[in-house]
Amino acid sequence: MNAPQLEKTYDPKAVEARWYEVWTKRGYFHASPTHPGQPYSIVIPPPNVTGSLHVGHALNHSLQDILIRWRRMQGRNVLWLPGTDHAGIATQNVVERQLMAEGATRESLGRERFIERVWQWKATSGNTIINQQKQLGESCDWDRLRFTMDEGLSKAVLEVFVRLYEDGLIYRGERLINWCPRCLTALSDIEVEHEDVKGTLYHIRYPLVDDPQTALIVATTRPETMLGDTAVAVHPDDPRYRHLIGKKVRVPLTSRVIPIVGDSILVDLDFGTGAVKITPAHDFNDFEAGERHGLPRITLFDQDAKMDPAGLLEGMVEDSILQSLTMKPVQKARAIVVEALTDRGNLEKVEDHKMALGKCYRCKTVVEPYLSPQWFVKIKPLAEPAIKAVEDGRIRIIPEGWTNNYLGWMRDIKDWCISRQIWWGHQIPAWYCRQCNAGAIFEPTSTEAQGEKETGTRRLVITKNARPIIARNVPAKCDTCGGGNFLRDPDVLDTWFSSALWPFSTLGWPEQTPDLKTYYPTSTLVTGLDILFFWVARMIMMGLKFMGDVPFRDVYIHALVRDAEGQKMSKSKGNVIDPLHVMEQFGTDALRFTLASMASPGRDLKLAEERIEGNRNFANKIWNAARFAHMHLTPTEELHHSADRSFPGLWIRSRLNDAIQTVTMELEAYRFDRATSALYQFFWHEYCDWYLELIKPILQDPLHAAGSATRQTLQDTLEVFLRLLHPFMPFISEEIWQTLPHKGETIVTQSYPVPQAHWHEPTAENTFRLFEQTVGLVRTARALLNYPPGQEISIFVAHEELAASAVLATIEQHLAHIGRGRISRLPISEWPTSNVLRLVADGITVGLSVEHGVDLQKALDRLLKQIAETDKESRRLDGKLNSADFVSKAPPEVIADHRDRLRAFSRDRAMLTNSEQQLRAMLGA
RNA sequence: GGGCGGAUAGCUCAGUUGGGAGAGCGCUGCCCUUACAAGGCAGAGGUCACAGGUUCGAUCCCUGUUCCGCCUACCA
Repeated sequence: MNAPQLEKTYDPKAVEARWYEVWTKRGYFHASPTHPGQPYSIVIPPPNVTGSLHVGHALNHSLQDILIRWRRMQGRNVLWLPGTDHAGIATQNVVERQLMAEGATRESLGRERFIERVWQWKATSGNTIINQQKQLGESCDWDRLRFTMDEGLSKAVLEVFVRLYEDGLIYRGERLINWCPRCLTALSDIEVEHEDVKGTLYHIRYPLVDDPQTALIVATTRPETMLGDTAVAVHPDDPRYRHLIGKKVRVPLTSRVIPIVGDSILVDLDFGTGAVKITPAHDFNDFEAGERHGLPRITLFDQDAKMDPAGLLEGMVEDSILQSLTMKPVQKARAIVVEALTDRGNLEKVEDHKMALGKCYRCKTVVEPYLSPQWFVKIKPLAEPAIKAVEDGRIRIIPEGWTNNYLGWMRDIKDWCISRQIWWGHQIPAWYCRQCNAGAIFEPTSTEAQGEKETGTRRLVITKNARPIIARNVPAKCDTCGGGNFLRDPDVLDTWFSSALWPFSTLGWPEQTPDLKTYYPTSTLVTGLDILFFWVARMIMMGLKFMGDVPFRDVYIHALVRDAEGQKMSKSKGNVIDPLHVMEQFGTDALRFTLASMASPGRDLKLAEERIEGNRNFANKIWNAARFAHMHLTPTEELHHSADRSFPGLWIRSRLNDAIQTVTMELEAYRFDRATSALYQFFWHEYCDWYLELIKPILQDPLHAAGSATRQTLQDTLEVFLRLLHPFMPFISEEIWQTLPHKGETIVTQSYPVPQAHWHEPTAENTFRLFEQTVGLVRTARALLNYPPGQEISIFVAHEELAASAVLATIEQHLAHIGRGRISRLPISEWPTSNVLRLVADGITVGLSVEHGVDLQKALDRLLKQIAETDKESRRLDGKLNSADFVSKAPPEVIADHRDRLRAFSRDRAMLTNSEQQLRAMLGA
């Protein structure tokens, strides 16, 4: 091997693409079920196929890659399965926007061609995020890349749907659902984001039919929905109103009369006026109240959330009002209704009111409760086992604090609306016999459907009474009438429905593939809190239902990445940190290391570029340490002449052993932050700051007896460290490792370092502590006396204790080298009494000879400060030791420790005083 | 409304069987010492949010308060 000539600074760009190509070409990331190791598998939370890598992905993926690379090096049978999801609504939006630019619509294209168009889009743009993941160095098995709309996964979706239906866990029904009037689809409860807004509470008079002079006053935030009221509720125990139950009121602006009902669930005695209007078609609570009282439902809005004339007619709205309201959106309608009420004197009062407004999580449009037939998953029977699995520890949520969050949500879970009125996704395998459902299906004629103008009302309607046939394929004939003319349900499934199957559908289910047998259940799921309910909970339910086992053992939940000010990153705020830009600027390893270092549990990450820059510097430090090593490693030399028993060698191996132990332990505990800090601390502040400095004289002396052994240790420890580092900084570790003597073709598949009991050297560690303290005193004294670092000086060193003195003797040459001076180990009694500055710590005294003209005031100040601190601490300890309570109740070892420290302080104090007196004398002279 | 988390150095954060308060970055001073100025050395800087309680002893355990964040909820 030739000694490589490394550049002075590390250039990540040159390194990263090169190695990534090698890794993938040689198939290091490819998993095989026949691998002898214990399986360790992770399925990636599939990013949207529309997406590009943001810093949240970067965090999520970095952590997974760390786990995966670590386990791979440990010899486990590792699979990291990548993929994307089809993101129904988001993807459809993207393609529809494209069409709009071309002056087309999905309707004008027709369903089939539209879907072709989406696939086309996916083929050209869908791999953006995949390529970016590769840039991040992710060691996924790309041969197993999956997409939720793939044939295999689609088959799994179909299978699950059919089985759930057969088990009575999927049903179709007309319910009030969350409707996005922009996406024109139903949303599940959790796809609605709530935002606090300042609203208005309108108090409206509803005159009694019997006694028009008297009115019931109801409060509402949505006055426009009053036209669809079908009752007014009061509390049955309310003395103000209970006598009115059973009577009727007139709905203002209409010719309708509605009953007053008593309802203790809906009505809160203390809120508003104590009377509530019931609009079953436009409010979730009212819907339920309507069910309780058998009330009719009047739907006022169409799918665009505009006032529907048919609904207004049904509500018997006065003609003039009806005219002005027709096809008006909610906000306009509200203004018109409020104005009309004011004119009639029906508006009693208006007040400010803060309330939560639901918005579509995809497009932020205000969602409307909308009455329509939809498909639902009956969730309780699925949730129960999913609750148990977490309760009994078969699934562990980390950090543990989120467990209650999960359990609370699961115990209170509501049926899941899974149908979406879009085209891109898994179409529901439900067919309707046209013959048998003649009265329940209204189809637009083909000319209307293809027509340029969108009429809005001429859409396909399949009423709640239609009878579906659920099957894996188109039914051959109708069981009832024998006919063969079917209409397929146009709705597609919620994207999360397919995502919920991800841990087993990606492994080949429903086939019993070797992959499935080997890698299910997966080991760990790494994800953000935001999809705990969307995804994690549903995977657990589906995994238990269809695999009979949990989908993963550990769920590691990481926090959100925010900007340096703690603001959520968003494109509109312009505060996004683009991981690709960062990788370009500072290197991928620096970004990965930074993200891992900030992944403290339960706390959001505030990411500033300076942190990444700092870790870029760390990478550069490693690079330069390697350059240093290469200057001294002579590859042709026969090493292993003798074991390295030198102090630096023993010490650094002991520290490396400790680092291996810590990093491994912290990874096992998912403490990425502490693992990185152990790596950083070890390499920079032990390996570079001390070890490399300590061995320089040995290396620079070609005839040094310890030369060969030292070079061996230098090389070995660096090599071990690189393996320890590799999961965190894959690129630089590979690049440097390749330049060192090594066996094997890549660091990727080398074994992860394991602590070696015989590396542990408490004696060397104790010696080092003494050494470090002594050097610290020398350097402090040097700084106080303004001696330049290079100036050779006379250094006196002594220790109060004999044993420690003896140790100092063994490291004299190291003290001389690092302290840059001539060492004298004369007893203190024989030191010159003047022209020596003495500093003291823990029994050590260091003396530096003072040249004429040096300002000693700084030294005196420091000494006085140290004396004051010593006295303060001594008084504190003394106080405790003099307390009878402390001495009688504190544990003996604590008392002994306090006594020892007090003794040490008073010992140092005597030496400090001595030093102070000499210094004063010198100052006076 | 309910639940959860946070408040420690100028900034970002570590700190679990309660007993001497830490790191990184930033700052100050001195140094281009042949691995590294993307560096080295030295140093300044903290009533551990506030008020009580438990304890011989509390940053740590308990209660309350204030402030910030998140999740969740049908107060019309």
